[in-house]
Amino acid sequence: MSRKNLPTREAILTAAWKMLEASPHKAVRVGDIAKEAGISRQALYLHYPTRAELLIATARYIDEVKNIDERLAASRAATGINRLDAFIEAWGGYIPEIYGIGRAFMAMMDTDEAARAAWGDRMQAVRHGCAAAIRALKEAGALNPDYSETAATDILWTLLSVRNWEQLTIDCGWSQADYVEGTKRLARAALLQPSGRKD
Amino acid sequence: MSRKNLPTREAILTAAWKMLEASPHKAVRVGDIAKEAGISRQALYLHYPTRAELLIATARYIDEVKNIDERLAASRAATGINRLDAFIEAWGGYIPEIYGIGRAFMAMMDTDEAARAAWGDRMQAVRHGCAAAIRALKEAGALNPDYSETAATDILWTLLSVRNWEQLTIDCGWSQADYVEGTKRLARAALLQPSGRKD
DNA sequence: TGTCAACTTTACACAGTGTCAAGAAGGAGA
DNA sequence: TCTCCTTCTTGACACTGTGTAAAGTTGACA
Repeated sequence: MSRKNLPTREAILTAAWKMLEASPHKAVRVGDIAKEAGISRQALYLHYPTRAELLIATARYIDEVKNIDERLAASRAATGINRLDAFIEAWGGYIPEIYGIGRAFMAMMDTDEAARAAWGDRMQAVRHGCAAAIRALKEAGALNPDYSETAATDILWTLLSVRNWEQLTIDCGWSQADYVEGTKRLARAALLQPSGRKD
Repeated sequence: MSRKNLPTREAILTAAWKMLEASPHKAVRVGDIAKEAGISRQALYLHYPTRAELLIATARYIDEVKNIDERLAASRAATGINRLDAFIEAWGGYIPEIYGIGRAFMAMMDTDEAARAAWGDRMQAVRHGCAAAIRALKEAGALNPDYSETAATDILWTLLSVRNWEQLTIDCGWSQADYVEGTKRLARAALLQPSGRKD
């Protein structure tokens, strides 16, 4: 089923991507995306039978184009304390690139089971990255002994949520650089051993 | 316009409150609330002409019943470092009580201007509480000198977001006590002068 | 020439919000 | 008692957006 009609599918996905990025305060409709892609709404439904499946395919497409796997994998090369910074830079730098579609997913989560599951999966993948970074800290003896690995992972994962990025950059007006620096500082203050902190 | 028909209005608001609290993963419809209140959907529209106005009235009603103003005001009595803990306890303890309606507002923000404005106002009020707590820290000489008052307020406000409460308690399974303790610890680690920390 | 896949146009079902109009029920005052 | 007024009810309908269905067009390919 997969390798058919790549040009149209790609037109749909880039249109979806563009619309989602460009619409801060209004929901993007399936018809809008079809129009942007230059096809009829029904042609779009031929390729993606529900809005949720369209969003899921779009998210995968963005991941592929933006090379998320490689970027996160690269952050795994760092060791010990540096690993924390590297992961925050990698994921924190990716958030603005998926914020458009992330908004669409988060808005849809309340009513659509498929969307909830898909977004949940993505967030679990981020959590695994957090867990790996925490494990690296622990192995370097740098983890704050107040926290279990799980609790530390929970905290890092929460600090790195898309919603926190949204609040700090959009609501508070922080620049992306402010956000990354601020989050790194926050994570270090919370998670490193008091003796091992360098703030 | 205001003092008419209190019994019906109160029935509507308590019905809305109950429905919003009881529905974790499905949107509450105006008709559901009317049925729960024992009146027709149209009678409800007679009192609250839009869904947003109904939610706003419900939020105000909950505030009144739960005495939010007094509870937050009480936290203002604490001074210096204790003020931070007191505010986190007060607001952090209030979040679960408004989570149901908060979810409804947050879901509606993307499409409804009135809902966005109303929820934004509430969050700004919380931000003022954060700012006051930060100012108290600063005046006690306890604020981490790395942060301006504004930056520190941004951070505390973000730590105390409803979304963070949601992620830690619902997604990560923290108890309410875990949440309050964890957030206090996090806020102290981030915001207090390194020399003044007691973690 | 015939067939097939992709696409178009048009129409409709469904859910939820909000509007409109006609009327029932009951209390207040003449 | 009659009338007025408010509150509520019933039923119908407009509008938006998602998703389904069906019939027709177009171009490639054999």
